[in-house]
Amino acid sequence: MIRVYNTSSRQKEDFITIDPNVARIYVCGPTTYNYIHLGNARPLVVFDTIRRYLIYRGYKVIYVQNFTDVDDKIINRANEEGVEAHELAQRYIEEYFKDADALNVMRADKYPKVSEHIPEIIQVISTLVEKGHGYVRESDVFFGVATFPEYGKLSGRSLDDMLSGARVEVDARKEQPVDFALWKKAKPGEPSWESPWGKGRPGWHIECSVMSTKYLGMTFDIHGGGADLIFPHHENEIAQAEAFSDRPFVKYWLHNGFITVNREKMSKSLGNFFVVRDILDKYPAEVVRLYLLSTHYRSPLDFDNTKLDEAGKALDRLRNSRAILEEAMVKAEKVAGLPADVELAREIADLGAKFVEAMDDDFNTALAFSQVFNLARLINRYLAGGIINSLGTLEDAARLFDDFLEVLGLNLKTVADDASERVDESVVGEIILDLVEFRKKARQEKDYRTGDLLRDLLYNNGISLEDYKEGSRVKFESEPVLSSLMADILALRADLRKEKAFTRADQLRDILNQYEIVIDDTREGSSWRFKA
RNA sequence: GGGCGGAUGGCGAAGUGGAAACGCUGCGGUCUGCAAAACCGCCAUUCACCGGUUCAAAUCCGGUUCCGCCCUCCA
Repeated sequence: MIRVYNTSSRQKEDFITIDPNVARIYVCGPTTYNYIHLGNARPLVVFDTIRRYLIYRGYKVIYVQNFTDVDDKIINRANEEGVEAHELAQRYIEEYFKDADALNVMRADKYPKVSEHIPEIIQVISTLVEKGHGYVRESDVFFGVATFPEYGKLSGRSLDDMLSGARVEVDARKEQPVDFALWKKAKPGEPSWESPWGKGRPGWHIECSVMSTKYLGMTFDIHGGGADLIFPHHENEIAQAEAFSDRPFVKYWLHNGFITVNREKMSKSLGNFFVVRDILDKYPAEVVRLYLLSTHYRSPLDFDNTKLDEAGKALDRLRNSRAILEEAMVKAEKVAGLPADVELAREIADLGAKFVEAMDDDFNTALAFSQVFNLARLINRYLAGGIINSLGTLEDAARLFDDFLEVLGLNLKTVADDASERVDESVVGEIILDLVEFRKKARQEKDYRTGDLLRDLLYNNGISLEDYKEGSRVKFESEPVLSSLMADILALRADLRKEKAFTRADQLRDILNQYEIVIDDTREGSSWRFKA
């Protein structure tokens, strides 16, 4: 049984969907006037992981995330830049997808935008006015909070609390200070739409009430977002939706905690935010994802580079273990019933159950990760100990490993995959020139054997050399490719090391090290990778 | 002022009544021409403080100290 912490009841509840085996989820998306920052990325990754887990547990998940593309901040920013508001919003929606895709966030089933749902919004506001929940003042429409007795049930505060502690400057036209806008009269130069109350645009909260229920039904299972949306945004969504439909709006309210910097909330207003795009320049996306999931989603998560460094090392551990397992599967034999295998099979089943138990308990990704690391250690220990490995057992381990990674949305890209992304041709070119220099020195030291081997190597990679007394002329016949160049260099080093020409082998290693390329020599052979 | 949450090893972080997960760091070891990497092992008698309940408390109750968040656009 999955248990979820419901903000509404402030406790964990059994997760029972309205329709068996179908989970309908709505998550508040960003206002698209800028690149998303890390604080925006947390709910993306958190709710994506929840979605993945529900799929893993056999649910059909219908996932909707909105874009707020009509908003003061968008309008202001567009005016500053001298572009149309909708153009600006569209541009940052496209930028949003670049970041979200990098973080391996599954695409939602629907991305509704405010600008495309104006008729539906007007319809709902009209009904609210007819039912007495909304009132019109000079082309503005407000929601009368006093008409909805349950107002405050999500955020756990009473109307009296709010009235006494109100810090809002009161709009004299409001009946109550806490009343909020459903429809805002257009100011000159703003995007606006015709309505029964004159030209204007929707208030912030109404879009989510309207769009979520349009795609998911009047009552749906999960509504998610950052904890800062609990009040007033989600409180107001409930008031609007339930006053409109007279039915419960949402069954489970889930809210993620904040990212903090030096223990202060990361936010646009404080200016202490880090843009995802910049972080992804420095760290692989899967490292960022692991970092975001290393803490329970409701806890605060402090940002600092050392945490990302740690996450990177932790991820290496998983990557290595998975790679070792893959190699072992190639060499494994189809035997069964070995004592070590029986033991391993038992422990694999145990870890699988513990992973599910962790995720069942309000999506405890931190605890789930501990099981992934335990699996990695289990595999490493097993492979270190056994001479004969049973293919079937290894396949079971690999399947479980991959299931874990799929749920957590982690891609363990191989070094070769990574290489194509990180390297540009100029680096390869510089390496080639260094190799030519290296060859020159070897020849000056009368080491013609190494020199000849290098000429062959370079020729294989599309570079021909013409030796003259004063030096060598380098001709690039075709574009060298790092992966094949590296394979050849490793082969050359193997040759040199076999001949005990360690000095030359080490010199090659040093050259590559300058390009952040690390050579690892092991008993089985050598491999290369980029410095973390 | 009102509402909510937190305090766990050198660092990060799970754990809501019964032997303190996991990651990083550190230390020891295996491997190795060397280096690096990788792998294995070890590292909290103790959970902010005080008192209480209980056979049993990091976990429940009361109090104290400190910290964060919401009440205004914010994920």
